[in-house]
Amino acid sequence: MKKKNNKKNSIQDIAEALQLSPATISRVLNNHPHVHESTRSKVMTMVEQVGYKRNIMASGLRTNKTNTIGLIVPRISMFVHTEIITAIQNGLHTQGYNLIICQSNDSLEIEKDLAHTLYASRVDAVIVACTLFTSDFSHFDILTQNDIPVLFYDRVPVKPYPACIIKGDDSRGAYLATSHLIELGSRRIAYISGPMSCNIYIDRYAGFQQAMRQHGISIQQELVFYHELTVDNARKTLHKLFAREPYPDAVLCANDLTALTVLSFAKEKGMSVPQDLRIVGYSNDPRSSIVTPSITTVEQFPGRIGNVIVSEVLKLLKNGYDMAALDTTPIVTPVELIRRMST
Amino acid sequence: MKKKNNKKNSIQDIAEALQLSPATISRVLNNHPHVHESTRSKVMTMVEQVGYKRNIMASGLRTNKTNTIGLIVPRISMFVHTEIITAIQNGLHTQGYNLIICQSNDSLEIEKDLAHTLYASRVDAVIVACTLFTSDFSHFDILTQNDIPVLFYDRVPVKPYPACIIKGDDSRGAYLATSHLIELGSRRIAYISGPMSCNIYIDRYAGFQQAMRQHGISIQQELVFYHELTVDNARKTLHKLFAREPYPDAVLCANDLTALTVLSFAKEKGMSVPQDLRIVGYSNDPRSSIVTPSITTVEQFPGRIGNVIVSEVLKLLKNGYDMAALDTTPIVTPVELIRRMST
DNA sequence: TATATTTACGAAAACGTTTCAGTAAATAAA
DNA sequence: TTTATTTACTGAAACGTTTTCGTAAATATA
Repeated sequence: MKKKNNKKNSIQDIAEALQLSPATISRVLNNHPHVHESTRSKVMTMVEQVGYKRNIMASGLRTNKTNTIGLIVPRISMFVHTEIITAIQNGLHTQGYNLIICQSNDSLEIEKDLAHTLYASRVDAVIVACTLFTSDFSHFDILTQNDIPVLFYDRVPVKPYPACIIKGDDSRGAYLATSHLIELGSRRIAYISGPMSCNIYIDRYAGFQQAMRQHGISIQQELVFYHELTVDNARKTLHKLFAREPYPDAVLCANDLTALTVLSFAKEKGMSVPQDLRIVGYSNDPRSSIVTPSITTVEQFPGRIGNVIVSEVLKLLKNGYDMAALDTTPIVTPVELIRRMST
Repeated sequence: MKKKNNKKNSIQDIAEALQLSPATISRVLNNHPHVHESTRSKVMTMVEQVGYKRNIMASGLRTNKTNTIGLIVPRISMFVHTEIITAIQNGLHTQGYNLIICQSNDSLEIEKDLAHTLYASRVDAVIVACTLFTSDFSHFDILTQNDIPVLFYDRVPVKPYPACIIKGDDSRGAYLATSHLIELGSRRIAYISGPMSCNIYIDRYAGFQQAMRQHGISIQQELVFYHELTVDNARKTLHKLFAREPYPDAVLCANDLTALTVLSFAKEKGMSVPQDLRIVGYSNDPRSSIVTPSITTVEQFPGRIGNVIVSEVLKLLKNGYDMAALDTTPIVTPVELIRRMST
């Protein structure tokens, strides 16, 4: 009835079986020099035979390396993040790293908790896309202060923080989208932004602003809205926006979910898109291409972002992390406007 | 230039600072009885003060528990899996468990590799949705044989395997969908299935079959297709299907991506849905509800599946895993037909 | 008072790996 | 030949916890 099975599978067992010391087995397994070819092959065959797998807890305890990387993300279900995570996970796997994925659900409390948990797990590095509301980053100090490199992407610290930073070119994305609308003839452009506590919405607003200014159009603050980009919030905003004329002739949305909501609202109200109302989203969520009319949006190339993250993480891990020498100037990844039927 | 910072934060450091033994500190941290209230509080304040976090590698080495659970999934980007994973991750987090998420990309080779990696990480349990092509499950033996419980969901072993099994009621889902089509008057029903190496497609076909038989309609094999459910494959199949009349009057698809592809194909060909062609999908992917016409599909309640998985995993971990006493009869979760405009 | 029981703690071993320091044997250099 | 160098290995300590066993003190029981 007892479940313990009798084959143990430690380095020591192999050492005993071969009349060698554990040290030698370890050297073979780690490809150290100064071990004779004949012993090496003897060890390797025995390792194969008993199906030995290194105990990561033991080796991690000794070396302070876990070959595991932590990831904190608001929600894995958000399209861009799903894609980025996939790229990260595949990239790291080929390099022998595991990924512990955690969701903050956009809660600052959970994010703090996760930072501590990942420290307790002694991961080798932590990759973070922070919550919408993270403005104080001191809960990551426990990582940086203990030489665990931190890498922010997408949603990143606005103030200087000793970490690697990778972000999309959000201001350019919004600039392209806005210019596109203006060139098509839109003048009363509404803008639905996320909360300005988050860099991506700060930057997108800046891009919007820049394009408007460049074309000599003044921004009317009653056409600009700031809130979490949920369906409910978007609908409330739309009711305000279309409470009385003059209606806007275009809505620029800081994400695609909002753009989709605007589209279905417009259909309900009998407005035709793009004739009565042009709509632009952000992120190129797959849904934006299959609705009728399809929605113009900004591609962020999440797969490429993931690859950049992987290479930066590996660089940090290879070089030995030196906080003092860390380059904290953001790496900016490109965006592209995708024109579709909604404009 | 050296980066090592001088504050160490081990149990031993706290013990020294308080003139106690490490054993006592450990007992406090683990809420063991027989430690005096005054010492307990002294220890706790010191723990707070220095920001002590348990080193999981050390405690894991000693106890053989990592508080980490492994997850192997074909792709985290598949809607149902995204939702299930989210539920699992949130549920386990509240119980103090971490989740290592791995993607097999539907490759059997990678899946084998991941099973071994997770064993090396000595996770406490492994949750698996296997690849479309996993028919031999022996690569999971290393886990079960070393008392690491394995739990399959959605895509599960067809043959008996010593693991907990949680699956959707796929045959009923397909039965409901097919019956629905028949009741609406469809008689020439095409069925696009995934590869029959995977239980979900076996079961869905069985449900399709049952409904057809029950209504006295014989299945015409030239209307049934088996292949991986990609857009490209679906389009090839559609070209065959509509190469010559008589056309089918309905297409039942084993997933929503295929249903979406059928819809856009129908639009291209000038067929109107549902008048000329009825379409049903499977999984209630969010895209199925926003296209025009919206697509009838089968809801699997991924959130609920995730919760079931969490409670089963916790049960296995709490009770102490006893392979002999393991109940391997599948837990079947309910489905529901969602009627929409495509039928 | 003497004895048994409970409480609060410490000493030390153990988990499985890596690595430093050491050594014997083999080879090269003097 | 002797001495230096290289090669191939071993012994033992260390990583930070947990846990068993032991013990002294405090309390209860006879």
